[in-house]
Amino acid sequence: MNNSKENSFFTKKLLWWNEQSNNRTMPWKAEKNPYKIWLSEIILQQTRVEQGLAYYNRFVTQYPTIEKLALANDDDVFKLWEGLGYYSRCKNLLATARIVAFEHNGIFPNSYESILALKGVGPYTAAAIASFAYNQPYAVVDGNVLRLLARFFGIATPIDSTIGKKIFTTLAQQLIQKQPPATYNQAIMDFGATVCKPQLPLCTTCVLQKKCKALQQNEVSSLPIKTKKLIIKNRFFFFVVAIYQQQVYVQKRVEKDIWQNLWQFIPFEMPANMSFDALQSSESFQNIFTKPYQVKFVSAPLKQKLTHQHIEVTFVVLQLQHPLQLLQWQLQPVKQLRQLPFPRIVTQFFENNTSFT
DNA sequence: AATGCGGGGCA
DNA sequence: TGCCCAGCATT
Repeated sequence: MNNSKENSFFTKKLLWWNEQSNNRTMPWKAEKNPYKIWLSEIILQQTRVEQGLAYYNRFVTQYPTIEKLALANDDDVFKLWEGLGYYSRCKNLLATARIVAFEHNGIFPNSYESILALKGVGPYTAAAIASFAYNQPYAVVDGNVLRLLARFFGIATPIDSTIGKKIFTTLAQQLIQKQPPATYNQAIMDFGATVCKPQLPLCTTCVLQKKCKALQQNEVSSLPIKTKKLIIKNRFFFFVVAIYQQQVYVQKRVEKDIWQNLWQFIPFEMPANMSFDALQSSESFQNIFTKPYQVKFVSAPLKQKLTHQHIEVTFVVLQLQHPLQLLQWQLQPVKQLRQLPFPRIVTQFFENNTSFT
């Protein structure tokens, strides 16, 4: 089951590498403020360190304490999160900040179970906070750890299966037992990210190579194993930027779909890539837009590739002569549009059309 | 157990 | 292009 000799080789070499060769620097490293650790961990969920770094710095600058974050305006926080993706993280970030600030007297919870109970915090994040902030021996099991353990111990169990999660979590927990929790957890993730990388891992100089099962069996490139198949959906939209007296119709997205809590222009989702003429002659369009209006601009389709969706958006700028008869929509001055958080593909449209900035 | 959720970087 | 990234919530 557990080979204690392999285990001690693994932990010893890993900590040795961490002392000798780990030169990864990050602002939250050695941080002991639970608020900042929690913030960094939420930002880094499914997000590369390089991508999250600037967001983390902006957040700690603008919201240096959890109380400041708790008192913030929702749209302002989403604006700071804009472009980072997985926006439910931001929603949960705000909810948790308010619970800690107003219901826990600003005291961040300090037991694994109570940390795990926070919104947006799962097993990985709870272990990270418990170990980094409070030096408690909970092993982090993220993508880096799964890959490293699967390769070194030669484990072909799918990492996205229930049994796989149990096996890897149990193994990781055994490994951390007699190690310094914060240092060890930081080391194993840094090692996975910089040495035992997904592509082109540095096996020839790896301190673990002597006992690495995957290397011995030529399975480095095939481990870890994932079973879930990704289904990509193609979606086609028109976003109508309807302008009335220097103001634009906007709305916060509330439906169960991508970009929840971000703002949008008047959307028309089409079953396929259709022309603007086809949209204009459709009933759903004519129900909202009755002449007179001027078509000021029809963009080329902007394309965005998400993990599960490929999206094409054509932006249409309309100048209205009369206000629309729309419920649940508000008019936002053109000059103040950029105060609201929008999906990346919309901010790209802004970048290409400076009249909106 | 399966699905949905962003955006970007890399080979 | 396909895969992956300091995962989690919902169904």
